[in-house]
Amino acid sequence: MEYSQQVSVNTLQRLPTYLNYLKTLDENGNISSTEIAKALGLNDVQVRKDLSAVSSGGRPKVGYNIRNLIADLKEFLGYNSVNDAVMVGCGNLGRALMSYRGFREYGLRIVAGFDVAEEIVGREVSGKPVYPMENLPAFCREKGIRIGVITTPAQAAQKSCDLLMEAGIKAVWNFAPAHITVREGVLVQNENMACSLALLSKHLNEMLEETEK
Amino acid sequence: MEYSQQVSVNTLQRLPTYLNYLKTLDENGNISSTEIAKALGLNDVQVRKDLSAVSSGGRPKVGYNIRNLIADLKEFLGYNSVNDAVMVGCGNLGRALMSYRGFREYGLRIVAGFDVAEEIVGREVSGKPVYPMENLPAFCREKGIRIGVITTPAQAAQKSCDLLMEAGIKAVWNFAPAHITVREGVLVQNENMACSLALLSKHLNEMLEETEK
DNA sequence: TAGATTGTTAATCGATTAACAATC
DNA sequence: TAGATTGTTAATCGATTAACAATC
Repeated sequence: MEYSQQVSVNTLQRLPTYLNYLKTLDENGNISSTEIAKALGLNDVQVRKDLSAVSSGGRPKVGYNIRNLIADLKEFLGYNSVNDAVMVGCGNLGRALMSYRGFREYGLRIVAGFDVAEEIVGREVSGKPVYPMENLPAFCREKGIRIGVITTPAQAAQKSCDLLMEAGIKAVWNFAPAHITVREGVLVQNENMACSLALLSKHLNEMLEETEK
Repeated sequence: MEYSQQVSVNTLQRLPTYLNYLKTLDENGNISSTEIAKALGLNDVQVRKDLSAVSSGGRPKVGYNIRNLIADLKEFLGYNSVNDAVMVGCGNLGRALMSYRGFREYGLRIVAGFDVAEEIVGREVSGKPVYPMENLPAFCREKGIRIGVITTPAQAAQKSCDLLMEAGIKAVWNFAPAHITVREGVLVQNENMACSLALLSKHLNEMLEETEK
């Protein structure tokens, strides 16, 4: 029986970055934590610590085998298995995400969309059906769906989330600019673009202030 | 002369969340840090500390005036001024973001797109022109654009970023699943969906493991 | 072997939270 | 006034980084 080492959220979020970088390299070779750190602007100890949670380890003087490390990361991140998901809200953003083929590589497959708008219900987006909201609980239960993606307007986000939880969903990826509350055991990952923009905007303002001095 | 209090990245990223929440309330009233904390699942001291960096302050026994607090947050986050931006990459995601009207509320206006694909160059996306990549530097310099949004494939991200920096851009919002390197003084904000997915996927796996026990 | 590199233990740093005085 | 609530100082917690022993 194996008990997975506890991995912090910060570490977990860096792992895909390592994987991205490694995939740009020749698989037939080795790389040291120092090289990885330098390429990604991180500390080399941090890289080693992060990788130690995932990998069978590197070799002193040699580094990590790139092919093995890629395999370990993919395995750890669950990219080898596929999680089916539903999209709630099929506006511009929802449709764009439904059409994005890259998610498959990360083990995510959006299998259907749900929306309240009559214009879009019954249509297909990149070959995926769009159903009316009422069908959501039955659909998810039947297919055993565990991930819901929300791209509705803010005021509909909590209601959508409630419906998803009713449908037995265990993880919610929330693109709506709203806080949503879930019951214990359900994970919410917010992709709040306003929060990212706050950083950009502040940076620009600070630069402007410096110029004015 | 005012010198802005130093605000941590974590605090800065929470501010839009407060604003979102406050906007769902009646402006004519007051709210305590405890109530805000409870609604957003945060610690009340943290809320007070965050808000102290932004606001003229609350009143003991009364709390914060909602209207004032909203105004302070908007001012601090720069939502009252508009930053023009260009989109590099006008695929599904790029076009969806160009069409998203919500950014205006956050002080961001995407004024044009750039792409290498002949099919899309010359067309319009939600009334915004799409130009060939070659035009990017001249366009940005002429209009004084300081923000670039990247939604190209991973392998084109660094090249796009270099072009943006050449064009004098000061902040990059990177949606491509790739690390990009910038020179000092330029800010990169990564919106790496793979990193978010890592958290969702891990949560599902852990739940599954627990069930199997 | 000598030296590069890993992996781990200890120190540092920063963010969160607890305690509490100030205030309306 | 009494008590609710703010704002701040001190304590705690966790993440990052430095130091260093182990190893190939």
